[in-house]
Amino acid sequence: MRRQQLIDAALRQFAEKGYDGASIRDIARAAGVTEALVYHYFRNKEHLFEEVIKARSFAPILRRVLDEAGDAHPAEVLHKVLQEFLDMMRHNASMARMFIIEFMRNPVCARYFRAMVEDNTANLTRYIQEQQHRGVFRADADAEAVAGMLLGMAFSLFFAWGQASEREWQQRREKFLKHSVPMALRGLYVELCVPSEIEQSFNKSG
Amino acid sequence: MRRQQLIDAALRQFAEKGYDGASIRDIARAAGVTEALVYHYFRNKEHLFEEVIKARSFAPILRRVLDEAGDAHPAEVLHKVLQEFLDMMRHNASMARMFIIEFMRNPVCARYFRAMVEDNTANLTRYIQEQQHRGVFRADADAEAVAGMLLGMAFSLFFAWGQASEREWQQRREKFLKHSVPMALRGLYVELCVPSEIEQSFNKSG
Amino acid sequence: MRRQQLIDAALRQFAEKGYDGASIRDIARAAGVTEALVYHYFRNKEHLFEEVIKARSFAPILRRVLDEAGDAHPAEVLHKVLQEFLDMMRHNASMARMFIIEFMRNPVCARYFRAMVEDNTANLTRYIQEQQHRGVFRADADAEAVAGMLLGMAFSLFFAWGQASEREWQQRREKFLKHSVPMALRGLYVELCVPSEIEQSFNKSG
Amino acid sequence: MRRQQLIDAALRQFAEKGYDGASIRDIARAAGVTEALVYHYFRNKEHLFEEVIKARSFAPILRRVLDEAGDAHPAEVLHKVLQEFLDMMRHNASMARMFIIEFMRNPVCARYFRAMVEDNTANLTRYIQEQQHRGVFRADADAEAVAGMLLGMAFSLFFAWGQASEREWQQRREKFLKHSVPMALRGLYVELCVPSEIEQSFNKSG
DNA sequence: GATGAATGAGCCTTCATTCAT
DNA sequence: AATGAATGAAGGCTCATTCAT
Repeated sequence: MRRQQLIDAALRQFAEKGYDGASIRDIARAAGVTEALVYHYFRNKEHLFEEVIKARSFAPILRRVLDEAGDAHPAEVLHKVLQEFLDMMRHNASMARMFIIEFMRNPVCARYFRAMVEDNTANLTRYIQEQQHRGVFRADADAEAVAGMLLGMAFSLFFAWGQASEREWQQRREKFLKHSVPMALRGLYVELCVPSEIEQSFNKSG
Repeated sequence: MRRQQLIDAALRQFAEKGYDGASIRDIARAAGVTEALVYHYFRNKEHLFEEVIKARSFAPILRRVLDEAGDAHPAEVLHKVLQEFLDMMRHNASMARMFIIEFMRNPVCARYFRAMVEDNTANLTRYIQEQQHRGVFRADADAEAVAGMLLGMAFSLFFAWGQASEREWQQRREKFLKHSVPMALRGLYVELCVPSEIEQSFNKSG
Repeated sequence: MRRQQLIDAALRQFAEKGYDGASIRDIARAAGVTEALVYHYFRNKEHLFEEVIKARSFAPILRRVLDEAGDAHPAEVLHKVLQEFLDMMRHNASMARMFIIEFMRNPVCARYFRAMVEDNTANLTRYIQEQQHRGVFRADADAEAVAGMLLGMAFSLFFAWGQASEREWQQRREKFLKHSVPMALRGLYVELCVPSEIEQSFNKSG
Repeated sequence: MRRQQLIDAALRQFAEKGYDGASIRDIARAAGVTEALVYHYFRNKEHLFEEVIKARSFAPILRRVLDEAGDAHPAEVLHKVLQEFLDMMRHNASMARMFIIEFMRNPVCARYFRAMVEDNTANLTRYIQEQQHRGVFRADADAEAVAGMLLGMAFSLFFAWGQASEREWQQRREKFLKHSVPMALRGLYVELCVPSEIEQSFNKSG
């Protein structure tokens, strides 16, 4: 229980100040305990940090969205996937920022991070392959490349604008979801044009 | 001259250890001088850092590639742009990594970073608009969104795999340039199919 | 307890070398501990300094002397007050010197210092007013001005000669207490002359 | 000439920031030269400081006022002396503050300072003795003690309030000159009361 | 006369970590 | 389970001073 409190406090501190910026003192104080107690529960700062990051991922969200997809048109499904991804990142912006920073810095974390990316990419790839079998997407497309492209685009959008003002962010998000994504998918369909009913559905779900 | 030596040493140290990780002590030692001399040339650590980052940017490369584009088919030009972008990042991987980290962390740098992104995006946007006027790309596409999409994809590729092994990286790079980019562009052409001669040209320039 | 040891050591160091002159290193070494431990007990150098000065003041001595005054002739009481003041300053000469210096330098301390001066002046003023009501001192004298004059004279004596040799100091002190003070008070009495028995009492108490 | 410019610049810097607070860099910059040039003209910082302080003293003012005294009533003359003293201090407050601090700190300076005090006291003592011979002041008073008392009072007034607001300072100065000084002198006259015409003259000269 | 380069020593402060209780 | 005391190492920075030119 104390352990959990410590993890919670550490999470908030790390998110706010980053790994280096958040001192054990800060974390201990935020949890209302002594610095020494932190060491009672965690070997050291790195270990505490590892425990902290074992709790956040886009994976379950992605899985849920794909599970609930049913027979919906893939344009709608992929739109939903990317929208959820962006919203998740934006809502946990400071946490995400910290993740990005530390995953870039710490080689151990880097591997963890790539595992996450590959997991998500694999799931999305499987979905795209299904659509290829159903004859919605062209069979000659490399499904994994498409999945990586879509997630990468979304990630880079958050990266560059995730900390911008609400108004700026909303504009970018809209343009991305309603324009860039359909544009990137357009060449993928067996039937070239995006059916008009799908375009309309964006105005409901956005 | 000493100044330049210091900047060089700082660049290497910052690239290797990040802003916080590289101490003035480290930098001075790496340059073979006293810490105090660093302060003789630079107001403080932040200022030194600023001087260091004022030396690396994709902007001039992008400009050169677009200037030299001439009448080449846009598929070829954009391929070249993204290839150069990826190669530049990969060749300065540790520097790029540091850029990314510090630009995420320091609000001042974040603005600087977004300015860079916008600059590059604007240049690429202009090129795409020209192709729209020439009737190569569909006029109903949002040129800026396309530019952002392309650069974002490339950035996220480097982000996730920029530190991977040479083999892994080469695979990803190839697949991205030869498959993902043409795929993303496919829906953009007025004439649907990428002319076969262009596809062939990839095998020469890659 | 360690806290107190640190304050003691700091007091000696500050007294000897002044605020700037006494480094945390010095203080820690003098107390036989690490620099870091100083920061365990005190937020920073300024805070440590504040704690040090919260322990020396003339106020309690003045209050005691006035409380014990009873019906003694004011000449005797004021003589006692100024004598105690001078002795206190002389006994803590280096501390007093440091006080003076830092209170002149640091604006925050300056206010603190003036508050001390005003407190002492106010207490002495009250005593003089009582003597006015008793008809010993002329009613048309400004009691506060008198109090300020007396303390000011004593202060300036210490200021100019507080660090002189023992012999020189004793001479100045004697002359001040036995001559200057009675002289300054002479014009104050309703009955002009200082009663001879008081003059004699000086030779006992000095 | 450069030498003088340096001294001037140093004076201003020392006055503003004190000995420790004013760095050679500050002084050199204020004079528009290199730090190294300061060392071309002055052995070291202490030497520069010594050169700076060889230029300010109350002595000449005091001498002038006493020379111009003529047959004026001593109450008026002493009033003038103290008024000039206070005004001089107040007008050069930051310089005076620095003088005080450094004279307290540096033993060499302390001796220099006391020499100044003794010089002024001696001059004033002589004037008081003349008044004793003329039969204005009581012959049994210790003239030197009186002189020290008067200058000490003025000094301590400046010390405690010299940095107060203009309004507060004016109030203190007025009360001191019109009330405390006459009060302190009252017991000194052979003829007890201050002649009324002198009291009136205060309202002109103040 | 004047400068720019260079330094060694020192300062205040922070931090992760340990240990006896 | 919890704490207070304690530390070694390091970090950013400033300063008086020297010296070759």
